[in-house]
Amino acid sequence: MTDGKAPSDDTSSRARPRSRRTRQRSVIQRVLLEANRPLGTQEILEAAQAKAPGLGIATVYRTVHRMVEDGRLVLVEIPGEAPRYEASGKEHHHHFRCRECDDVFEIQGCPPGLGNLAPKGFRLEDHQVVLYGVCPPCTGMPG
Amino acid sequence: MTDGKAPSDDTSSRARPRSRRTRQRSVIQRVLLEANRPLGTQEILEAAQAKAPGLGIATVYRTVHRMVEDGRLVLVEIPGEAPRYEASGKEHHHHFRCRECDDVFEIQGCPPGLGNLAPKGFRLEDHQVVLYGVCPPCTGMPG
DNA sequence: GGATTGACGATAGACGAATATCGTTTATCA
DNA sequence: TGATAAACGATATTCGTCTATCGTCAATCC
Repeated sequence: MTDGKAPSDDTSSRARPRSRRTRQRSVIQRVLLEANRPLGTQEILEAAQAKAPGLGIATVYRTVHRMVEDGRLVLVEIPGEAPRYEASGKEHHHHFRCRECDDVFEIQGCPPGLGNLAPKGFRLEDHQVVLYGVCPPCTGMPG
Repeated sequence: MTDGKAPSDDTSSRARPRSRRTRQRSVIQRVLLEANRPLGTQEILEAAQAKAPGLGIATVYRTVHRMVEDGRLVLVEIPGEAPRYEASGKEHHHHFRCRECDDVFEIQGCPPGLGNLAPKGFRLEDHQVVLYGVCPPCTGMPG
């Protein structure tokens, strides 16, 4: 070793600084992991600020990106809308968007026969289903 | 008739000026109606400019909006992407997005059982299915 | 043909979402 | 506890999309 000071952080591409556990981060993570539906950055901000006043939007973006990179969060995109994020590791599912409150909910299950939809010649790799309508609370139903 | 000069254009809400048939409009309409897949504004611009050099992006937006209002065009949104437009009046269908060329294709048919996906309490009104993969040309297939 | 005015092209501006910057705060560890 | 630098909040900047503006052009009608 002729070089006595190189930190030898040859973590190949991008060496990330050691992560610190901060109040803001914990709160944002809690908000996201406890929500049982995808949240947008603004929703995250508001929910997090309730537990950590003063928390800024930049921190939301920073934390969300980090969690996505770490694989703890998954990007959920509804056509024509800003990105939402949900905890990863869940079973294959789709989403339901309420036209009243604009919230997005997880829908378990997957329509059968999706694999046969694409005509011959198309290589089907993935799919996404979005349901639209009104969620239980917004229909006025108690449960 | 006491009022001799009122144009009496009480077409209720918005009275639109008499539409003119221009080269630009014809070209844009042709491009959209002849394409058998949804096109984005940039795609429309480029295709139209091939037939009408000098045509500007503002005209694309103007014409597209007019066609949507008239019901001749339908907005197609793929998650995370800019709006596309396709001719209206087609049968119910969904879309396939090629990850190689980024083009979007129409897919006839609709997976059965979609109506049962939403749990009890959700009022299902509509749905959207997007398939992802590789289109025939991009797989190297001749046909 | 000539008047009228809808439509055009160019481009500046608006807009919402996301990123970059920077001085301050604070988690971490010797 | 004190040094270090990751993370913070505030906010300026960027970015892509779309709209507004305006002087010019040309479709339409008499």
